[in-house]
Amino acid sequence: MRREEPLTRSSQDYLEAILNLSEREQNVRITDLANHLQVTKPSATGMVKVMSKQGLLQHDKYGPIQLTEEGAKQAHLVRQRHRALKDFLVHILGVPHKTAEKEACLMEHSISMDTSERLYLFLRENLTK
Amino acid sequence: MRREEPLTRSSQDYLEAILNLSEREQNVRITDLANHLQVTKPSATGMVKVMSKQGLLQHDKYGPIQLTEEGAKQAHLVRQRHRALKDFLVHILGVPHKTAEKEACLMEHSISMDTSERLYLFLRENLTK
DNA sequence: CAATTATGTTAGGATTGACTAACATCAGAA
DNA sequence: TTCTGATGTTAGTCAATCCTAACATAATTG
Repeated sequence: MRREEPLTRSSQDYLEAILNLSEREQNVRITDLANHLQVTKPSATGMVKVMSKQGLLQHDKYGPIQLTEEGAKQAHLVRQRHRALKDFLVHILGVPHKTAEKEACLMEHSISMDTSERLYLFLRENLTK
Repeated sequence: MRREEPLTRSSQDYLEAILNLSEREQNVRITDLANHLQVTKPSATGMVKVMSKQGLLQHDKYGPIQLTEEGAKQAHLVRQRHRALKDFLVHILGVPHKTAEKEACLMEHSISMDTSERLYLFLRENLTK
């Protein structure tokens, strides 16, 4: 059972948000998600429905949201890219945290796994930490 | 007469394409633009119409496309970002040209002028060239 | 100049992802 | 348990951007 549809910008954002939220609270709800992503609840409901159909998460009416195995896997990849980009912006370029956060959020959808890994290695070598 | 509407992803792509094309041929036509951006001619016509209304370019029915002063200014900024990103990907990370081109194209919409300038400086210092 | 080919436009839809308004359900307090 | 406020869903829109099919104009060439 392979995933066909590529992740959209939006679904990546949703995945990452759900992953982050699920590490802080044991139940991720539509409202949390909507707040986190700055969208309205109906928007979150709609997207969750789509992602559920794509097998990225599990959600029953009025219930909590849970990533599937596939969803979690993808979410981790997305987050890894996000972090690498943010680290680059903050620690290499000196971009302020807030801006870096915002821009990493946008950029993360544009880079391939390969590039993400290269960035990762680059950071390893250049972050005196 | 200031511009209100922020540039969208698409309009940035169009601006950059028009700028590049206009440096190679003295007349930029709808078809060139459509080919360059891999969209159909009706799509190009439509977007050109919108951008014309926004004062980014000038275009009469069946005529050539020309950037306005404002459009050209924006186009240069977009292209500068694009180039900085591509250079980074190719020369710092070692991403293959083709991939770098594609990804720079996507990323360029996500970074601010400020970040773009930082990247520029970083490249100056780190490209032994 | 007439016919053909290249170029451009219009009309009509599809899709993505957001929104508001209104309704439904749930959970905690009186 | 009933009421109420928090949470979730449905229905209906909207805007951006793309598309295809069909038509219109321009340019080239026999």
